[in-house]
Order: sequence, then C-alpha cells, then structure tokens
Amino acid sequence: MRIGELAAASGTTTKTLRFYEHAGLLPPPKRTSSGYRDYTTAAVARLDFIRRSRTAGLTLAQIREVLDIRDAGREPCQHVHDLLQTHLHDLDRQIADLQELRHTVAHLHDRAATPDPTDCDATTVCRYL
Amino acid sequence: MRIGELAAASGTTTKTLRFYEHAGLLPPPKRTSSGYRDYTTAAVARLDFIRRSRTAGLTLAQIREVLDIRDAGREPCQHVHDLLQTHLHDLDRQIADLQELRHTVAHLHDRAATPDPTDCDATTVCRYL
DNA sequence: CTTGACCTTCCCCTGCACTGGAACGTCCAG
DNA sequence: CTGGACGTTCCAGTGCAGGGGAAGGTCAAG
Repeated sequence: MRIGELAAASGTTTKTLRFYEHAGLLPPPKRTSSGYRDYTTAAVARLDFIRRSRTAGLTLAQIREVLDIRDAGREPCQHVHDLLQTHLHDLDRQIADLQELRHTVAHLHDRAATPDPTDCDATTVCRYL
Repeated sequence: MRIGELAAASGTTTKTLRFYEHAGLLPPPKRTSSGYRDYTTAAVARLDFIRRSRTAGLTLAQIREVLDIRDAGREPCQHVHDLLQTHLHDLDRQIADLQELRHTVAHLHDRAATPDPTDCDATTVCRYL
C-alpha cells in the first residue's frame, strides 16, 4: 500500500504521514525497489489509534509514549489510564481558568454596556479595559 | 526614562518593550544623543493598558486595534465593547468545547479504570483509547 | 513517446508572544 | 582606565502540528 492510499484510508494526508514517521509515531515502512514507501494494513490500525488519541486531546508526544510501550512488547493500558487521569486534571484546570476569565470579561463587558467616551482620557486609552 | 527603568516600572522586560515597539503597540520613543530610547511617563500608562488587556485575554493584534483608534484621535470605547462581546462568545465556545472533551475523556478514563491488558491486542495498540 | 498522477527529499512557513544570544556601543564608579 | 551594568541591532529559536512548494524520480495509460 502506497502512501497516498494509506492517507486516503486513514483520512489524513501524505504530508502528515511523513511527518508522523519523522516524529517517531509511524515505523519506517519497507520501500519498493523504486524507493516508494510500502505500508501494511497494520499502519491503518495504528493511524486509527493515533486519530482516536488525538480526538481525546492527547499530544503527539503522549501518543508516542503509549506507542513506544506497545512497541517494546508491553501492555500500555495502565499507562493510558494514568495519562487519561492527568489529562482530566489538566482539562479541569483549563476549564476553571477559562471560567474565571469569562467572569472577568463579562464584568468588563457589563461596565462597557453604556460607554461614556468623555469618561475615557487618552492617556488611559480606554477605562473600560 | 530609559528602557530598563520602564521595564521595571511596568513589570515587564526590555526584550518585551522592544518587541512591542516592533509590533506597533508602543510608539518609537525619542532617542538620547547616544541612541538610547528615552520614554515619557505616558509609556507607563500605555503599558498598564496593555497589561490589563492581556489579563482580559485579548491578543496583541486586538490590543493594537484599540490603540490605533485612540492614536487616530477617536474614542475606542464602543470598539472595546464590541471586542469584549466577541471575546465573551469565543470564551463560551472554548469552554463548551473543553467540557465536551472532558466528558469524552472522563468516559475513556472510567472504561480504563480496571484495565484488562489481555483484552488489548497489539494491532489496536490499546483498546482503552 | 508523452502526459499526468503519484512518489521522493529538502527546507522554509504558519500563529502566538515572546526569549536567547552574539557582537558591539555607552556610561558611571572606583 | 578599567570593569561592570546598561544600552543598541539583528538573527534565531521556543512549542505545537503540520502545510507549501521546489526539484526531481516513477509509473501506467493513451
């Protein structure tokens, strides 16, 4: 299977596939006599895993950790569990930060609901921020 | 006032000040005979506005818009109000997206609570993702 | 035999907001 | 007069996940 076929089968691009190979997420495939990459169907499953992981918001570095464990012949399940737990905490913190920011911005927005430009002096630029 | 003093007075760095000047956020100040930047106290107020705007999560491009309006001699208050409204909607969308992602990840995490590695085959890498 | 689709490697570019460092000039205290 | 703290310009890199495009090789169809 050539790189274009794999890209179509996995819903990505040839650029991304070469990038993943360079980033250590995809093992370098065999080459045809003319130098073309020649993938097995295992690559489709691997790319599906990568896609699922990306959907879950994992970074390529985190995904590579999991793949490295699997490629070393071990079961990555426990590591995946830990990773998801950390990720969950990260998400909670991000959400809390954004909600706090939203609160601040909503307050500023209310204050600026009936702006009185004469109240804003040029040195302060705008008092509603 | 030299660049180091302004940096100290505004709680930032000389690197950032030169970067802001280059980015069009700070007007190029006068220079001393030896070529040193020589700021007035107005720069402190302007940097305070930039700091407040950054705290509200605005990008430098958005802040520059506001500054450009003020520098053109107009009152930026209405534009600030519109900007805050757009920003509020962006934040709502970001929060909603993150909450949806959190749901997905929480579900995956629960599924992986009692991982059974024998259930994971190598081609799938890990079924808990 | 040639056209066009596909493949190869290579390096640079994107957005965001800076940060690091090199190579050099200036200023003040001791 | 020398050392150190400050200033100057300019170039490059950071993290993230690729994308753009050049210059060339390969392959099947017409």
